[in-house]
Amino acid sequence: MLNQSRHSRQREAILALLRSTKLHPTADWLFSELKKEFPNIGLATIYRNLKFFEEQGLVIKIDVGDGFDHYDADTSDHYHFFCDSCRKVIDLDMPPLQFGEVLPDGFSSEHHQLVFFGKCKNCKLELCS
Amino acid sequence: MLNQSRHSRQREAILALLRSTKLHPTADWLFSELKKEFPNIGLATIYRNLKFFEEQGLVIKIDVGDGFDHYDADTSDHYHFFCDSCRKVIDLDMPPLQFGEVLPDGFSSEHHQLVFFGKCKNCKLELCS
DNA sequence: ACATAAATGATAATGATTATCATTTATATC
DNA sequence: GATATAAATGATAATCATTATCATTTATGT
Repeated sequence: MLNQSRHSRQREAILALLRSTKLHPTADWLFSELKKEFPNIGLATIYRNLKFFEEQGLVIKIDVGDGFDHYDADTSDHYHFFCDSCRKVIDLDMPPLQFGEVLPDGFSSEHHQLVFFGKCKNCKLELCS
Repeated sequence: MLNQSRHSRQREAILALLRSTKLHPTADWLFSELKKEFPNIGLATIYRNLKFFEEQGLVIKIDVGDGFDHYDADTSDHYHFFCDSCRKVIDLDMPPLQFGEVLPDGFSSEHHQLVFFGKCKNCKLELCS
């Protein structure tokens, strides 16, 4: 049969790792972590699978403008805070906004991205790691 | 005197061009346009001045995740629509949102970026250029 | 077990942005 | 106006996250 995706231990591990963290990892972070379990894993495998997961709707890509693509296995509607100080991407616990009625005439959008910038809780208290 | 910025015709032209358009140009678009007036202008001059303007608060950088930095001389609070079809960045005429009361405890933000994704008016009508 | 094509790992290529550096130019001072 | 100084430029190389290529390995249906 054609056009079928196959199982691989690497693919499973990448998704499992993404699902286990709220750190919104970059490809490089995943690569470093997964080398512990798969010493021979290639960085291309990380990128390939991230693209695969995104196409499957299993993860979302978050762009906060720091030069890295961040990935999140939480695909529910939610917003992010990017700390200008420690450069972490942090989930915000706030209800998703409804923009249907407020968008100008002729525009409709299935998806929006809202990112807040500032100093996170910890950095304000000088507790940043 | 030290640490002084000087006038240059190129710098003036870049800012004037940014102020004359609502296209949210990329560095490369500005470069192409400005070569008409300055055939010898270098791409580095564009990037250098964009950074300069951003630091001076004269322009804002818009990141819509298309792989290019877009620039906007309209520094007032406003939101953007990114067309997945024609890949244009379009100003949205809608009032800025107030998030002070809705952000979770401990977070405060001076700045947020809200981008809507979808098909723009023209692309919905198959009028896209 | 075998055949087939998907997935991997290694590595090269891509491309937007940044850094470097010699030259040009703006501007303050004489 | 001439001059000194450092900012700005233009040309080009470097950077670096991401993507493409390709030979090899591996999953899975038969």
